[in-house]
Amino acid sequence: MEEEIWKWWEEEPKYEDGIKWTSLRHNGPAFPPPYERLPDTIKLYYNGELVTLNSEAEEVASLYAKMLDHELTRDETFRKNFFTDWKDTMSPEVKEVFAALDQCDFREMAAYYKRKKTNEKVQQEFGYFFLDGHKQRIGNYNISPPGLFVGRNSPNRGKLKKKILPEDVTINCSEKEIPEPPPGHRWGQVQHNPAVIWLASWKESSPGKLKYMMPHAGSKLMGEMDWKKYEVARSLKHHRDQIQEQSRKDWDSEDKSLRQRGVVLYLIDKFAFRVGNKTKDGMTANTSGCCSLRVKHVTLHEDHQGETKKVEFNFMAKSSIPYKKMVPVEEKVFRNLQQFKEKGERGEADLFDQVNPQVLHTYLKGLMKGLTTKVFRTHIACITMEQQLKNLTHHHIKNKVSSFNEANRKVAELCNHQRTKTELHGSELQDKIEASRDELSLLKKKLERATQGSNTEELKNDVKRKEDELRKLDEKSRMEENKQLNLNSSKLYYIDPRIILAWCIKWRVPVEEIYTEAQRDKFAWAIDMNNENFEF
DNA sequence: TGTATGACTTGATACGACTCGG
DNA sequence: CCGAGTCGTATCAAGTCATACA
Repeated sequence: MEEEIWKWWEEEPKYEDGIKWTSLRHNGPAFPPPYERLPDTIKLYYNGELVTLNSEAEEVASLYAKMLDHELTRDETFRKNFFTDWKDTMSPEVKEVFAALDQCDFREMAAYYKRKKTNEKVQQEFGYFFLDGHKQRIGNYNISPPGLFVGRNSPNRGKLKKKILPEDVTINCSEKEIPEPPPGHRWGQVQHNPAVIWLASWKESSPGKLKYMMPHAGSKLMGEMDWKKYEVARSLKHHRDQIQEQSRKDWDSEDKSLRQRGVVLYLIDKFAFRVGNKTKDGMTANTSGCCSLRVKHVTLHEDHQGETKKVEFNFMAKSSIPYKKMVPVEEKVFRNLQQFKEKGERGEADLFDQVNPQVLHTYLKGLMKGLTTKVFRTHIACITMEQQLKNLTHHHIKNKVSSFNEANRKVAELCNHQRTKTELHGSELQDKIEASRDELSLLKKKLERATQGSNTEELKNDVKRKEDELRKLDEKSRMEENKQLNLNSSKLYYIDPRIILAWCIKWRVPVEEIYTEAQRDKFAWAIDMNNENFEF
């Protein structure tokens, strides 16, 4: 807890572009303890028969057993991927025995792991690193034990992520401060690259992506970049009009690729779309961003409910979160979209076949230093928040925090940040509300019929109680609806903390009521600046 | 010029700690 | 005291984007 507070934001920039540090010292990542074999009493059964596995195959089996409650173990792709990778760890003779995963009984193992509590102690010596002599927290210093890939919609779900050994790890540090590898091991590589901020890296076996040990969000290296991000997003205000003007011109261009560029930029600038890079076929879930929209993802409504032209978007966005919105657009955008849709009868064709993220970025780079498509998303989010905070607070001064959340919610909605887990509660709650409503009308009828009877008072009370109950349930339902939105992502990654701080100071709201401890750590630079007059 | 890779950046969720009505 | 719900952080998957590569 007693950490030195390094106000790096008050220092003059020390490094030229591309250099991040002079001295970098750390102890390398912490490795998980080795696998402990099952006691003799715990067995795996195949087709009712006891099977003895070698240590590696048993370990991989344990990964599946631990997940037995998880719905993914009923998912066909997950099971298939797991089974393939699992069999690869078995000896040839044993492998022969395993013809189908259905025949494997993991229940005894699963029960064993449920009983067994894992209480691994956090090792203090690995949690920190020294940056130019200052002690800083590391974000992720534990290397995960082997596991099964759990991407929700990923074709790789169920595949084995193999054990990571020191020999797989590259260390990045100062020249004379190489951490000691675990006994009996060596580092895969050691490098001294001050152009990057990571401390260690390794490649996960599935799906073969590089992983990094990175500084904590509150560290200088991360905070500095966050700050810079908001400064870039902020400077977009000086160029936005001009960019919009150019897009307008492009809508009328003879050149189809320019028309497409103009429309794509309009969508990104107006609805905060992600750029939509190409995804590798068969390696990732089939999701889209702006450039990767397909014809089938947009429906055009010429005269929707007597209103102006509207576009209906319906596609899977990042992390397979559905994007479903109906929005008004300008006439010329509408006409262009109409034309771009023409060639793809079956709807599988790319909507914007003449633009891609590279083209877009080359163009944007020429308009403003540091401008990329995601800058628009940040910019719009910040503007929205600032505006919302201004609007809302006049009316809701009584409850400042909830009016803050209201503004935050608008940003989350803009960014389509959702949570998906609460469905079950939602429908259960709806059932409850239905039931409660029925009971209430029944009670009311009874009351009418009873008119002057002796038990009128009692019935009246019943009605009152039911009404109260229903009101509470309705309120809860509204809260549940709000929970479909995820406010955290926008708060952490999109809203300039200085906007929030200025609001806190103005309305005398303690920062602690808005940001949690970890968030205050991440935004320490903005909190310390303490600028009431900040304008984005 | 397009594709692959590396280095961040953004995203939802898992999970343990805490809280609260019963 | 207890189980359900909530909160906060850690975790790890899935994006963006610059650069290396062919």
